[in-house]
Amino acid sequence: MARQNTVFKEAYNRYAVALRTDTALPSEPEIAAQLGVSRSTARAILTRLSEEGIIRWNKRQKTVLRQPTDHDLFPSEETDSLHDIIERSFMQRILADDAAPGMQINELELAREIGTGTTSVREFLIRFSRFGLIEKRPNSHWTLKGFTREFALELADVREMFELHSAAEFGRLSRDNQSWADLAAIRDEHHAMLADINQRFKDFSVLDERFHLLIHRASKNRFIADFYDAIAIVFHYHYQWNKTAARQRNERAIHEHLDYIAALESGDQAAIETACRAHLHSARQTLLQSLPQVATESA
Amino acid sequence: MARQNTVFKEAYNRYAVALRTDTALPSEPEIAAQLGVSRSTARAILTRLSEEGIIRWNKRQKTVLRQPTDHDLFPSEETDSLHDIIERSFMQRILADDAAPGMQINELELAREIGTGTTSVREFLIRFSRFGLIEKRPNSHWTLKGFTREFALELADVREMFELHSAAEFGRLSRDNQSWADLAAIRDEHHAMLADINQRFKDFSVLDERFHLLIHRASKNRFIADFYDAIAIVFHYHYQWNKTAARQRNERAIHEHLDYIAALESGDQAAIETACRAHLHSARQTLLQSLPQVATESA
DNA sequence: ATTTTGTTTTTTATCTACAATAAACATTTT
DNA sequence: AAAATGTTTATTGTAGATAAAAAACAAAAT
Repeated sequence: MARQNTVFKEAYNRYAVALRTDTALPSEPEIAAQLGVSRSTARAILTRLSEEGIIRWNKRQKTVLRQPTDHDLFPSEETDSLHDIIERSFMQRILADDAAPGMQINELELAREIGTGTTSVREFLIRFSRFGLIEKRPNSHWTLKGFTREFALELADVREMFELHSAAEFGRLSRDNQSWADLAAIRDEHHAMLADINQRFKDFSVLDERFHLLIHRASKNRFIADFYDAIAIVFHYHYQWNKTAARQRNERAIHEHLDYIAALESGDQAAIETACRAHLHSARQTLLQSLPQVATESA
Repeated sequence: MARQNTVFKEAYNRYAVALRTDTALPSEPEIAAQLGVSRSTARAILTRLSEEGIIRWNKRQKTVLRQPTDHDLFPSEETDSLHDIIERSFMQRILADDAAPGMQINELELAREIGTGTTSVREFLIRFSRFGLIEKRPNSHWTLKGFTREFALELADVREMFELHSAAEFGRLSRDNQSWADLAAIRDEHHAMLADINQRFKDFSVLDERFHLLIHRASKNRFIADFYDAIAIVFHYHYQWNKTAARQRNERAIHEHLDYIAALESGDQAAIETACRAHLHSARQTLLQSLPQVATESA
């Protein structure tokens, strides 16, 4: 087959679960915009909903006849985009214990294991290569550079340069900028999480990502934004595998964030730099501690 | 056809021009290593050289019978890798006057125009996207963001962060590091170029690239190195299209480089930072001045 | 006149196939 | 035994084909 209709299936599920019996549905372009798909796909969704007897559809009349059940939805395996499947599968492999730095990556083997074509795997690897974890020798194989100490240090260095820059820019935003309201909201979420830290410490990584993303957006720099995307993905998978001392680590980070936020709100550039450096320093330590321990070779 | 044998043809040309009559050639693995290709390709080259009567080849005996002529070589159109062809063709298009920011990029159209398959064009665009000049909307087209003022400013900001970092690292290299000798050699080349600036100002961009690359290597950071690769490619094409005041601009840059090099050699971090900032500031101005002038819309 | 629906065309995402190239294995030569 | 050559196998790079999705065009309804 040439292409899976995962866009359709995923959007169908998303739209179906939000339906309420006896309500009327909006126009096709509006549905398409709501779902973030083309009208063609929106129409395909309406067609299927109609065929399944979930809605009655006649030109502009679109009425919900019944609430869809779980049975009506597509199973989750069918709604994941190929890119996501490959990403998950690949990250699992390279974070597994037997994935040693220097290892070769075989496109065909990867494709077979994931059950996909080689083209998609190739495209994924090309995209993924900007994260600095793999490298290609032309006309030959990819090499896994791995989640090593060097990688962590290089990442941390760039991260610090970028975040110091972004934080300074943030401090210069005019006070009526929307970002200040967003920052205040995130500050409150930090307090809420801290109040219930024992239950909620696992949600911190999402909040952490949102906080840093907000800071980085102030720089309005595409290279900084792209780099933070890369960091976020790498961290996302990395911390799924390394959950040691998560509660303690996260609690400490929340306190640092709050200091950092207070400094930003003060508008004092020196205070911002100090708080930013303090947090980045400890983030660097966290990253280094979470590295896979190098097996000491015994001959 | 599935794949052009450009690796073979390019390596064949490279090897053929270096042949001298009556000399004996080394072993196959050695030839392969010299050319940076596999032994299979090296053997294909020997086979063809033998068929053309350029060498006599019998197992370990490989003697050059005659000097190859231009006639023996493959024409340059056949030795360019597909990636290079696509890159050149694409850069020409996006730097042309009619390429307005916001324009859509059509994979199939590009492929047809270049005379290649869509797969290669797609892969090129994915790789190229990290330079920040194009952007993709999933399931839809690529958009040209273009060589705009915003692009130049964002690029210059990151460049400054990275180069200040790298220059500081360079200053900390131990005195017996090879980089100091390389720096001295580059310094001398600057002096030589300056002595004959009217004839040689066009060669500056190559020297400029080598100089900054040397600085950046001191940081030993893959993200900085990758970013500089991107800058180098973008500048390479950009300045081919914008040659205004090249002599004057380059002469000024050479003087700045010499100050910068002197500061590095002094080992004084404050002096390094000052000289680095001064050069980067003027490089930023050069970049901004070289931007395509925005056409004032007339309604 | 603008929005909505109906229909057709264009473009992207992905698979498969195959030549070029690299890499591995086997044999011979020094 | 080590290195070179001879031979076979594995892997990459690229073209071409096709379904999904987007976009464009046309007709109808408010």
